[in-house]
Amino acid sequence: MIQKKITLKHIARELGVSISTVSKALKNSNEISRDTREKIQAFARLYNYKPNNIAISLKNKRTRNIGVIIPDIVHHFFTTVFRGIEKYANQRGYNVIVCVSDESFDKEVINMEMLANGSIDGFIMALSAETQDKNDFNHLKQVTEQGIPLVLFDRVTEQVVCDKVVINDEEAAMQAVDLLVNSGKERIALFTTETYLNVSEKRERGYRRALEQNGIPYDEDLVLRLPFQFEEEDLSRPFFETRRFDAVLSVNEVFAIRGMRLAGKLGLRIPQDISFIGFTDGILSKYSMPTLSSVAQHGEQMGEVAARMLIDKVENEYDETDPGSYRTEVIRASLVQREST
Amino acid sequence: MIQKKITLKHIARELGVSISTVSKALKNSNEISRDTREKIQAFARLYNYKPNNIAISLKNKRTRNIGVIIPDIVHHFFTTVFRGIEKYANQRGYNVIVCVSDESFDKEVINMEMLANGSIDGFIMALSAETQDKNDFNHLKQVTEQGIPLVLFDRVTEQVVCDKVVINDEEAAMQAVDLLVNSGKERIALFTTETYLNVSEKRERGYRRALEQNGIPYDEDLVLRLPFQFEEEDLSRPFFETRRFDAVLSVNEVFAIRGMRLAGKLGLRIPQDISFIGFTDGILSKYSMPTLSSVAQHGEQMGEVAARMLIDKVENEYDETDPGSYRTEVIRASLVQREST
DNA sequence: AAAGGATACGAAAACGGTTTCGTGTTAATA
DNA sequence: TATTAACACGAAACCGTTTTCGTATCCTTT
Repeated sequence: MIQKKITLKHIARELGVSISTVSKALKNSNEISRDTREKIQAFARLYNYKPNNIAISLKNKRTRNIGVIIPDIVHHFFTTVFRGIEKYANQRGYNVIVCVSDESFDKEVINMEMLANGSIDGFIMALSAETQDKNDFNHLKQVTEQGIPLVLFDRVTEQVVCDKVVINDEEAAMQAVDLLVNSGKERIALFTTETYLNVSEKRERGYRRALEQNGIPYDEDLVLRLPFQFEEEDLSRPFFETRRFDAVLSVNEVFAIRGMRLAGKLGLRIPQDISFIGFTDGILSKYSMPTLSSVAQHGEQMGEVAARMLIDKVENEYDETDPGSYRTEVIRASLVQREST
Repeated sequence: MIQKKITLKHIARELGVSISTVSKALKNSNEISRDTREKIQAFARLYNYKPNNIAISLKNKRTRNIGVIIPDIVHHFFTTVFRGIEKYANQRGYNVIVCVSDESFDKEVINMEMLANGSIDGFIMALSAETQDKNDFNHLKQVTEQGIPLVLFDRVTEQVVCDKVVINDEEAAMQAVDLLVNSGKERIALFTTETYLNVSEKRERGYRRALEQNGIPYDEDLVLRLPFQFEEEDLSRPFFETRRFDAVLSVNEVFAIRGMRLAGKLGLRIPQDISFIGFTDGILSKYSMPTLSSVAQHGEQMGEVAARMLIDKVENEYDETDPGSYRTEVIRASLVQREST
């Protein structure tokens, strides 16, 4: 026995009153007599009436949905941020629609356009690698021009005027290098991404500045640029065999872990012979052998902040044309020391 | 210069025609003259007209959204499944709303009720631990009784009649045990969850059946039941110190990894002295030292299948009251051998 | 008794579309 | 020339709400 959802109209017909009366009665409006109100409310309860979200959205021009577009979901940092977003949004009565851009510009564009047509009240997103490469942000601009609030996190761009949440990557990288130097390391390698990523660049800048401040000359030969997927034998092994270094700063976790594995195979002791520090303090850092010292990015907090900024914009009036309406929040990363240093 | 979305009404007024004419023209209905059609289409293109999703949803009583409710998002297996769902759904023009139940019964109920009021066309979900514990599935039944399609995956229950996607956990566990036995192991421990989980139970059953088939007596003392978070010193160390065993089957990845760490500390060689096999072939298995042999659950495929089943139900008529309308698909797990065996 | 004010409700518009049906104009046919 | 069919478009209902405004009824008041 299928029991489809009941509507105001049904209740009205059943009880011989008008739809408006039912609507008001259910909101406890005292425009309706106590008697009628109670009768209607009882009936509604009995048949488990719940207002239709879509109809309300149409009426209010507010969906209470927020759109999240991220490059990847099987990725510890992004899921952590997402958890923060979801938790906070839920608290404030919002639901979250997730689209995965898969690091593709086109998918990002398609998904945004799809959602921008009334499905959501605002966007939270991290740019795909391809988008950052192409340097084309028209889809973002279109969205903001339509008055849809947008919050960028982690992978951001200066070319779009909107709220942003970032990490103090540069300082964090500097701290990491300082730590390595202070523990006596002198030749510090950098493992970074081959493709251009906003965050990689900032971390590299921090790496270089810290070297400089510590009076260590920057050596391009000690920088290893890796693709996301790679064969150890082809890429890192030659690097290890032809360079001399006693520490590694990696812009992510995986590169560091793989470096540690290789170092282990090559008979190097960690951290005595070589230290490692990674970015993105995820599962791998905690469970690797040895455990990896890592820059914690506090993704959950980041997601929370992003969601708060977005929902505040959604719910409050602001002057879209005034750049002063937009803020960039900086989440302070912290270095978690483990066995690899 | 904010450029809000334009509607049919605007176009109609601007061009001096009726709304119906505009609607038809944009759908290329040949009820409208070629001239008028082209004029309207040009105008719409110029002002970048896009129909409002909400209005269409209200009219069609179809949102093209599917709701996904999972216990946790910072969890490799679930995100993998989610990726499969998202990919497939996107291909078929659906968006995905995610809610995280956080292993809580109440959140699961609230989220379901929230979404069931018109926000989505169907649900895909894995039960929260608490829900399985309480054995209360009224919220699921309510949803199906309303004619909203539901697909359960991984953490399922027999008490709800709906489509399901599961893994052949029992057989997979048996295979794993067989492998251990065949490599000469004789005392095989089981690391499982303390809380009742459908999947843990199935894996344990497989473990016992395989022991039996191999003529090894089941020994309750070799079963370690752990909470999700635990201190090695308090729980696993005593277990290691008071039992003698030469292999471990773990119902998840983390318990296995932590076991390997401890074994390492205790001076045991892996896999010579002790072998490990885990479930959930995630990041940890691939990057741990040594790498962990693991039962791959093919989450992405699972998600894809779930999404396909759901969308097929959403788009096609079926007899909700006929149990024969519902299927349970089994995804075959496969054992990935690595260094730990 | 007439006027005024509550009280309690309904009609209707609005949100932004889709779709059915009706109708005026023109052109083709008997 | 009268009839009819095709063509091109508009009116209106509908999806399920909310909300404004109008009004019938009754009770007070002078």
